[in-house]
Formats: sequence, C-alpha cells, structure tokens
Amino acid sequence: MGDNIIYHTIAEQIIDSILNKEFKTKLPTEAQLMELYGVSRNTIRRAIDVVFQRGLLKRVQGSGYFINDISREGKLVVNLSMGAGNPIRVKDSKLESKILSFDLITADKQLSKESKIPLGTKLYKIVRLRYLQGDLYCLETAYYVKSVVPYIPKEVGQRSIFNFVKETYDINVTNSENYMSVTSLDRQQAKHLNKSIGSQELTLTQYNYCKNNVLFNYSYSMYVYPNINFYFNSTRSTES
Amino acid sequence: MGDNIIYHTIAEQIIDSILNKEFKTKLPTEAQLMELYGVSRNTIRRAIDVVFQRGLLKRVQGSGYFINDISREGKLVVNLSMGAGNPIRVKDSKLESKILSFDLITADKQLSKESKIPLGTKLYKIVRLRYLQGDLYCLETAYYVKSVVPYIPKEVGQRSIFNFVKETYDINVTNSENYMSVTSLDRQQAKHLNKSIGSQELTLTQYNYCKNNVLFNYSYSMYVYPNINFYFNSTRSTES
DNA sequence: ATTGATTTGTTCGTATGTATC
DNA sequence: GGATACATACGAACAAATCAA
Repeated sequence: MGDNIIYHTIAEQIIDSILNKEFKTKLPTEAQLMELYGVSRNTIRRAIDVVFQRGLLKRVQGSGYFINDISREGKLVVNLSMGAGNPIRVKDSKLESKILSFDLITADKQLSKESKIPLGTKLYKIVRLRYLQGDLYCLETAYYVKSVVPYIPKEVGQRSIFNFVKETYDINVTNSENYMSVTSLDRQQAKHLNKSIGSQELTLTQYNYCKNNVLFNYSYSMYVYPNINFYFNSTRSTES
Repeated sequence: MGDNIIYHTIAEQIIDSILNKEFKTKLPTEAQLMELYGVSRNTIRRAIDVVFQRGLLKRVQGSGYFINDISREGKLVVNLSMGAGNPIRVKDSKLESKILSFDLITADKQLSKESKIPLGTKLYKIVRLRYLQGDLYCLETAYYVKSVVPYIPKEVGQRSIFNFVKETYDINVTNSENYMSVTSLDRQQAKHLNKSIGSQELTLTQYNYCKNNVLFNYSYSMYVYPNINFYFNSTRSTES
C-alpha cells in the first residue's frame, strides 16, 4: 500500500505541517529538519524540493524557506501544482457529484485525434456535474483507461474516482499534463451549466499518468464557479 | 553576465538539443550524458530535473527519458513551465507590441490590495497590445518595481522588456507564480481588443521573481488569440 | 520463463561556494 | 568579520524497473 520512499513521506509531512499551520511563516532550517527526521541533508533537500514544486515555498539562500500565501482577494484559488485529484486541500471543502452519463466505450477516430489516445482503446467515459460546498463547480468529462483501471462501479462516480482507483488498485498520479483554455458551450453543456449557448468558459484539459508514465486518465472540465483561479508555480534557471 | 552553474547550462543545452531536434524521441542515457559533458551523475540528473520541470520529458525507470509532444491539434500551445518572458520558444515566432500607456506610478490602495505589492511602491506601469505573427495576441498590463529595475526607456516597450532587464541589469526570472482565470472586459479593454463589453477572456496573472525571490514584475494579460492553450506540467509523489 | 545487463531511482557522505544576518 | 543557512558538485552504493538474450 503506502510509500516507503523517505523523501516523499517527509515531503508529505512538511506539507501537512504547513497546512495545519504548525509551520507558519518559515520552515525550520535544513539542519533542524535533518535532526527532526533523522536523515541526511540530501534527503531533506529532496523533500523540500517536492514541497517547493507544490508552490508552497519561497527559498532564499542564506536566509531560509518561507511559506507562500497564494490566496487572492475574494477568489477561489485552486492549486494545480498540488495535485489534480484533490486540488483543494482544505479540511471542510466538500465536493459532490451528479453523474450525467457513465459508459464503457472504445476510442473512435474523433476522440483519438483530439486526445492522442490510440484508436480502439477501451475506456470508461464518465460525465458529471460537480458541486463545491453545494455550489455548481464544473462540468467534467473524464476517460479512464480500462487496461489500467479494470473496473469502476457506477456508485463511485458520486465521490472521488481518484480515491477509489488509489485504494483499490494502488494507482497514484505521478505526473499531469495540464492545458488551460476557454471553450464555447454547446447546447447541451449550456443547459447543464445554466448558461447560454456559446458562453465562453474556463476549461482545463488534463492527462494524468501513474507510475512510469502510464496514462490512466484523460479529462476536460469546464469551470463555472465564480471568480475561480488556477494557481501554479514555475521555476527557471536561465534563459537562452 | 552569464551563468557558470554547471547543471543550469547543461540543462539549457539539452533543451536546445530537444528544440533543434538533435534529440528526437529519447535523450541519451545518463551515462552517455555524463561522458558528453564530463560531469558526475548527480549533476546530470540535476540538469535533467530542470528539463523535466519544463514539461519536456517523460521519465521511465529502467528505460530512459522520452521527449514529450505537447502540441494539440490546431491549437496554439504556450508552455508556461518554460518561462514567462518567452513562452513561445520557436525560431520564427515574432511578438510585436503597441504601447497604450507608459507611466511611473505609486502603488495605491486598490492596486496594493489586488496585487499585495506594498502601498507606496514606485512602479513602471506599461499597458500594451501584443501581436503574434501580426495577429492580435493579448492585452497586457505590467508593473515593474522601480527599486529593482531603476529605469526602462519607453522604446523598450515595443520589444521584450524581460530581455532588456536581463541585458541591462542582469536580472533573470527564477520563479513565477501564475494564476489563470476568465475576466470580463470593461469598455476600454473591449475597444482595444475589438470585442464586446463583458466578453469573457482568458487571463493570466503573473508574479515574477528574480534571484532570492525579489519581486520585480506583476502583470495580468488577457489573451484573445484563437484557440490558445496554456500548458504546464505538474508532478506528485503521493497524496495524503 | 529466468537470468543478466542496462538504466533510472533513492540515499548516504563530504567538500566547497555564496548569500544573509 | 564571523556565524548561519542554503546551493552546487563530487563520489559511492544499492534498489527497482525494463529489456534483451
């Protein structure tokens, strides 16, 4: 089940400490963290790298690691660097779903072209409306590769499919490719979202890979939650 | 000027090799790269990490590093993991600008609240329309912190301000915070972009930091280029 | 189907450089 | 200037996944 890779588990513990406000403005120093977790400096730095890549830290040489505040005045911020399955990592945030369709399909030419999933691949196709704290959040169309995820019971569609896949098949997301765009609603989409036809909505298209870059999920979601913001962090060294 | 940090320069060379199609589907093995650049395995792996974080690779244990194709059928893909200053890293892509306003201002309460830039900070405020290959690309409103970037000549607004800042003050972007959202155009914005008032447009808000996390740029840009997609890559270890 | 070689992943140790306080 | 704290780079060993014989 779990993960016995040290730096991963330390990273998760540091993240939890940040979210639980045990670490408030600054992380302990590397030396203190080495002491705390009983590992080498390299391992601590690997763990901190992970936390940093989640967009939770600023690092200042000679000074320390400072905890990032990514909130925006009056806006819902979804941290995409944090994980697609549960991007909103707040204790009391409740995400509910209403299934609109649930099918086992075979990738046709159209889908294959738009998604690059090989023609003929067997997929679960699940369309659902999602609600955050009772408010309409997004319209999601998700495909799961059957050869990786052999079976999804329909009831699971009402809660987190990622959690089900994790608990049942021990499949974790290790890598995601994300595309943000705006798309126009067609008649049916508009109806489901209580919007007018042609309305431009923020759309996130995702490819989720599990261990060793095996694709297990492809999805696109149209977000209608008011003032929603997708956050992510990027780093660069130098440019050519 | 330049950067004598080995793994950064190796990373840049690998990226160039990928973009120039010298490496086509796969990177050489770590052992070969160690040989090629005459450095230790750790350093090669650090360099590869950088390339990976740019969203250019898939890594498969026991097999190798595979080059990612992030293109999408009939769509312009901007790789945000790659660098905000020049996200479109193609030789013949030409980005031109038309300055709408250019001012030296002081952060007021409103700006300070929305951007978290301290009240009273002296800033260059530059509003411009940007054109990609002659086609309207975005409406950008950018603020540069004067204490970090002492002077920007107005003419520079027509080309890359990031390049100017880099060449003149040796300031590089090392970290960016990005927020994607949709915003409604006000009357003036609509006029500049040839859209109707209230039209919903894809908006990227960015905070760009230079060495040791000093903020030097804050901006928001509304993108109207048809079918534009913003790509970025995210990785996870395990989830709680 | 097993083995063995190849290739990437994790973890340790150590030394030195550089920015901040 | 000195102490603290993060950054870079080397070397080494073993683990785990893949691939080919």
